Amino acid sequence: MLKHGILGLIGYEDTTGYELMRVFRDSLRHFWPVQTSQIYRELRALEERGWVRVTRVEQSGRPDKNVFSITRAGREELIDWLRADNLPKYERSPLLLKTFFLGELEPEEALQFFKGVEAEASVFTEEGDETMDSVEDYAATLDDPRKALYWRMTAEFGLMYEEMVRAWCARCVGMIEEMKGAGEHEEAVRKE
Amino acid sequence: MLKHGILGLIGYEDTTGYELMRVFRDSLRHFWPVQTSQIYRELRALEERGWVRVTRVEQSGRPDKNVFSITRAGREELIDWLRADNLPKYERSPLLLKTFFLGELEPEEALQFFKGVEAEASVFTEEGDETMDSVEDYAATLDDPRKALYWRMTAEFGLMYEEMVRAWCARCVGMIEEMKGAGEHEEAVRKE
DNA sequence: TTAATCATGTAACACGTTACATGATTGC
DNA sequence: GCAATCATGTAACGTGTTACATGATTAA
Repeated sequence: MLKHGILGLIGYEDTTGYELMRVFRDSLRHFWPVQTSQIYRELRALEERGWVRVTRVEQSGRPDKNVFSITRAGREELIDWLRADNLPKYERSPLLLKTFFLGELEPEEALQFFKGVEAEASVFTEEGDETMDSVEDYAATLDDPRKALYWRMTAEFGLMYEEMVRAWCARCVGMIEEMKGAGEHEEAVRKE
Repeated sequence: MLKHGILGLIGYEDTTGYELMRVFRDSLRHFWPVQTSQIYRELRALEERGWVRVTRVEQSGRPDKNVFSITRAGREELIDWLRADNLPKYERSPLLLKTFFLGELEPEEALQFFKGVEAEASVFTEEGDETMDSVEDYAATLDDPRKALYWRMTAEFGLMYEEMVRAWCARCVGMIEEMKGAGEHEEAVRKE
């Protein structure tokens, strides 16, 4: 997937590893965090496959840079990848893995867990404008305004997802409190 | 994360690599798909760290099995992991990565993409009962009924997530159609 | 008799994470 | 003078994926 993400960005315009790193950091981090080391590794792999071409550009008063451009084979590959039915059916969710084992903790601690998740889930909602700003900035540098439409969709997804997580957390908190209530009731009955 | 997932399951009851594989396949696959090869590798790693202990059990008419049990250090580690603030801030989403580059395709193809995603997103809703059945079966084999509460939460999440994805797809379809309408209007104006 | 289940893995490769390493320029 | 930015990476390790490998038993 990362290979094709990088390929897609190079497809927008010729670029360097460093610039790619910034685009990922500013515009794609919410759904595809990447390390610098990965970018340089994948760029070499893309070159080996003949999907991109590199040109060394000398600069005065700055380090030389390696500018990558997409080849015809690369663009074909990108289109094939977009058309292919290649979305994984299931994805890993650390959140749900932890939830699954939360019975190991006291209900009180489990409650705290969901409060924490709920709070985290408001981060994107709060910084949502910021992210959209940098996406719109990026859109302005490019030609085709239709692309911004799809970028907006990814931001929409982020907002909807966080709202859903908050609703889920609220429900989980409710379920735990209900259980605690039932437990206390049982204890009370036993004491009678 | 997988290490702790396996540790958590062994914490419920002593078990073998093969049984772990089945529990992952039947009850955890929606949020943590795993290969058999990973399980055996991680089991060895858990043993090296002293979090589990292995006992070889001979069987008549069946292959021997390696039964793993959690150690005191292992249970401490599990609790520490549950309490720790260790959820990754951002997760990779192949769905959003593809969406981000969908401007490379014709709007018609993009529409098909979202129709496909929407259809896929109904799978869990449809097989939801099945999964909950196998979770309830698993719950019945264990002692503490409180654990089932947290398992139910993960299923709830699945249902809510799919519903959200469907709503998002519908919205994306609407956005594309709106854009297509605007484009046609522009063309019509130009022709006048 | 054939497929599924029980039960174990190894090997090779792909991808993600963490830490380290260098060095000039620009802005405060 | 110091931090941030520009620009390049390497090394080691951890985790996920794919394919292969073996062999007995049980149910249709």
